[in-house]
Formats: sequence, C-alpha cells, structure tokens
Amino acid sequence: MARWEPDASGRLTRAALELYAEHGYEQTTVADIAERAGVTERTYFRYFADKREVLFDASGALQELVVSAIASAPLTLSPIETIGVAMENAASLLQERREFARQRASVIATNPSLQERELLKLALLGAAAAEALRARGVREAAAALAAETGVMVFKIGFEKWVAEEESGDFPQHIRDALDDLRLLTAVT
Amino acid sequence: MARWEPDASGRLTRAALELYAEHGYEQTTVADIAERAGVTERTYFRYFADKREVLFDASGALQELVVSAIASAPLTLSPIETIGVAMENAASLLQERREFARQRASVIATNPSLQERELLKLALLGAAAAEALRARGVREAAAALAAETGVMVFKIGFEKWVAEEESGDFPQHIRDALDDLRLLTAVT
DNA sequence: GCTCTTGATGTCAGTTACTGTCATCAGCGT
DNA sequence: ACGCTGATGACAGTAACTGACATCAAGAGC
Repeated sequence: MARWEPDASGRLTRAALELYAEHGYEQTTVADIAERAGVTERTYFRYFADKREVLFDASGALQELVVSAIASAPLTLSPIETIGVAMENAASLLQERREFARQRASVIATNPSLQERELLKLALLGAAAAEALRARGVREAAAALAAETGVMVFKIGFEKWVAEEESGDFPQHIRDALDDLRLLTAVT
Repeated sequence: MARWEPDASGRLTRAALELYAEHGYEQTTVADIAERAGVTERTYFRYFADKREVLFDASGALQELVVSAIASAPLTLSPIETIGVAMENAASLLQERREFARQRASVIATNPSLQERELLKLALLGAAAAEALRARGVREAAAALAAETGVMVFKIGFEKWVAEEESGDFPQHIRDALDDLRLLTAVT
C-alpha cells in the first residue's frame, strides 16, 4: 500500500482487478482483496456495495457523460442521431482506458454473475438516456426505443472493439452497427 | 401439503412466488420457501441453483420456443421479420399465463438482483436467437444485431403489455415496437 | 496548547446464501 | 427377500454481507 496510491478506493479497485484476473473471480474472497489493499473486509464494504461492484465504479461517470451529451446535442438531430452521438462519446471515454477496459471485460466474461451486473448497469444507462431524451421533448415511446437502441449498438460495438487484436476505433464500430441496423430494418 | 401439487419443484415455485409477493424478496429466506413447500432447505438447492432461479424456471422453454420458431420460419423472411415472428410466438406463450406473468413481473420490479437475473436470461435468449439465425445462413453481424433487436422489442413490448389495465395484445405490442423502430431508423 | 468534533477505520457478533458429505428410506426389479 | 437406485434429510462448513460499537487521527475553534 503506498504513496503511489493513497486512497483506499483506488487500492481496492486495483487489488480486486488483479486478484480476479490472477486467480479467478470465484476463487478470490473479499478478505483477499481487502488484505492486498491494506484494509479490513469491513472497510471494503464501506466503499463498495458488494463483491462485484468494485468492477463497476466507473459506470456512474459513463452515465453522466451520456446524459450530458444528449442534453447538449443540437436540437436538429433526430432521437437516433442524438443517442448515436452520445454513445460515441461514451465509446471515446472507454477508448482512453483501453487496456483497463479489456482486462475488465475479460474478467467479466468468465463469470455469469458479473455479466448480470454489467447488464444491469447498461439497463440503467438506457433508462437515464431515455429520461434525457424525454427532457428534450422526445415522446415516451420513441425515447425508450431510441435509448435501448443506443445501448444495443454500444454493446455490440464494444464486443467488436474488445475482440480486435489491434486497437481499433470504438466510436466507428458504433456508427457501423447503427448503419447495419438501418439496413436491417429498412422496408424492402 | 398435498395431492393437488405432488412434485416438489412445483410446490417450491408456488411457495416462492407467494412469499416473495407477500413479504418481499429480501425478507423471505430460502428456509421459509422450503418450509412452505414441505421440504428442507437443502432440497430447494437441489431443484434451483440459487434463491432467484426459482422465478426463472420457464425461461428455458421460452428460449426453445424462440429457437424453433426461427428455425421453422419461411426462408423468404428477412432476419428482422424472422426474429419478429419468433418474438411474437414467445409473446403468445406468455400471454397464456398473463396473471402469473404479471405477478412475477411485479416481484422482479421490486428487486435489482432479480432484474439482473431477468436481464441475463434475456441476453441468453438473444444469444440463442442469434445462433438460430446463423444456422439459417444469416451472416454474423446481421444475426447478432437482429437478435438483439428482437430482444429489445420483446422487452419494450412486455413492459407496455404488463402496464396495461385491461388484457391487451402482447404480440401486437411487439409489432408496434418494430414499426416504431423502422420509423426511428429511417433515413430522412 | 488543548479540547471537541468529525470522518474513517478496526473489531466483533450475527444472519443467510450456498456447498460437500454421508445417512436414510421408499420403491422397484429380480 | 434382497439389493439397487433416486430422492431426501441431517449436519458441518465457507463466505458474503450487516449492524453496533470502539478507536484514532486531523482539523476547528478557543
């Protein structure tokens, strides 16, 4: 524990990601994480609600980014275009932490209960995005549908981006997915 | 406990739904459920993997229905049309158990960890649907996107259907959502 | 310099979800 | 009758999580 990372929250996050990656999520106990971070188990639960939440600390910031991107988008954009721009912003943020995002994703991929939490966070992101669209005057049905569509292309774009060997362009994957969707839903 | 429901699995499901609805999910212990069903706690875990799974017993049947609907759909249908038909089939199945579905949904709505499990089951449904589309020759990108779109309209349609006072038409809600999506994504 | 407060942490006891292991017991074929 | 098998009970154990209280360091005000 040390000068280079003085706050307990950061040390816990780092310790958890390391241990989950090294020994597996199920094989790691909260006591293990707390010990590596130099605190007690009880303190862990003062920072994070449960054993999984330590991997999802950043989801709040992502959600705020999406909401403010929607709020500040030009009103000339359609709901889908608005949500597309917002999701591209979110993608750019993740892209800045590519290695962290990849390692985190690989841990989550190994455990269904972590996947559940990820899905819940995405659902909350969608709900917040829908709310932000409504605040712009988008009617209820369109807001929910556009927001869920945004989450969907974000998810699919993310999977493509993470799977790449070389560091590709995450926002571009989102644009691609939206274009594919337009083709799929186009009336023939 | 009695002749009308001789198998332990059915009694456990019934007991769990009752207790979750009456006293809340968190206030109910697995021991409570087992006791009402006339078995021990250990036996509960022989039938269901965890405390939540008892509410998701039917998800396997739903998934099989969707997969077989995709497999048996006319090859003239587009991927989106195929997935739409499959989801309408799933909706019809749920509609036959409307009261059960509504009560179950209201319990799930009260608890985030139950929502997580529901989201996971929907994700698994989407993955199975994508696989079924690929088996029809749909290329990877389109299969994933179409399957996720199907799950999305199913989810949105379900929320609308459950929210209704009178018993509406669930499959129709799915068609409506897909139509709305076509309008949203249409290039202007 | 000295309290006094406040926020963060440690300690400890307790509940409950979940698992492994073995004993029991009823039904069923031979 | 005998043994086999599948379902269940009984029991011990681990680990996630919570509530209550003690401690302790740092800063505010005097």
